[in-house]
Amino acid sequence: MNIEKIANESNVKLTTARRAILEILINTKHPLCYEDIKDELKMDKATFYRNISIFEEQNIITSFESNDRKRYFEFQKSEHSHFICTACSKIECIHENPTFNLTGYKIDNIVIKGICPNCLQKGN
Amino acid sequence: MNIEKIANESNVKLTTARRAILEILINTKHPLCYEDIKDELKMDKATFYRNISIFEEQNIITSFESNDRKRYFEFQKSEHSHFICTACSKIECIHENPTFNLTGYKIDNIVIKGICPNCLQKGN
DNA sequence: TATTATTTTGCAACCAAGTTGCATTTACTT
DNA sequence: AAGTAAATGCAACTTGGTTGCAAAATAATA
Repeated sequence: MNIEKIANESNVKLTTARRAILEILINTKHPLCYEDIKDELKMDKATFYRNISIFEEQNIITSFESNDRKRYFEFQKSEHSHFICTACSKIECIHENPTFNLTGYKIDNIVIKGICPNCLQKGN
Repeated sequence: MNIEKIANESNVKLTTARRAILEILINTKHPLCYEDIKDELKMDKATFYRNISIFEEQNIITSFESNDRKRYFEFQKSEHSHFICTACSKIECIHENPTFNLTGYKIDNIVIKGICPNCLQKGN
């Protein structure tokens, strides 16, 4: 994944802060929230969130709200869904296409909540 | 829908506050957040949220986070999904089952985010 | 290159949905 | 009626995220 190319294809000027955010999101296989990466980031959280907004407008990343009241961000690699376990709060990427028949709708993001196999076994 | 029966089938004592919350949720066809109904409710928000937690534990209601950073609550009538339009923030109930093949998972809730036909037409 | 205009950033103050501690009220039990 | 347990209201708090503003960085123009 070429960060320069990504920035070029949208209209985003590539600053140090933006490169740092993208670098992390591109190289991570699962969604991350600000708290997950704040230690790696030297920027202020205002800068982080402002740039995140820009990335989202440009469809460079996607986001969704988890049940821990945090927003999770992910580089838009390939369309896939997310499973959030309400027992252990873990987020999994689901690379399986659901057969929704929603004609006329543009689907960006699917979040499934429930209990993961691991927690089901523990009786949660 | 009989509120007494619902309360009896779970282990929830039916107080005035709880009856008021359930009354509204049962008679509404779409998800509501606290703000939507706080004027109708005479109780404090702490009471509301504490009872909502109990209802959720007892699987009487379900909830999900929208993109406006609020939690929406809904009486658990029949399993269905929700579509949140990220342009107009409207929430629609989708009474169509997606065929996710997640063996071993317990699916409680599906939230689809995207753009609704109405907003697509307006070019958002 | 110097100067000016435009963006981006950091800091601190702020916002608001939801939570918690605690005293008071209400409801159950005997 | 008295004592115990549960539910409620109030106010203070928590916290993820936002906003205003001045300083710093970058771009543009002379």
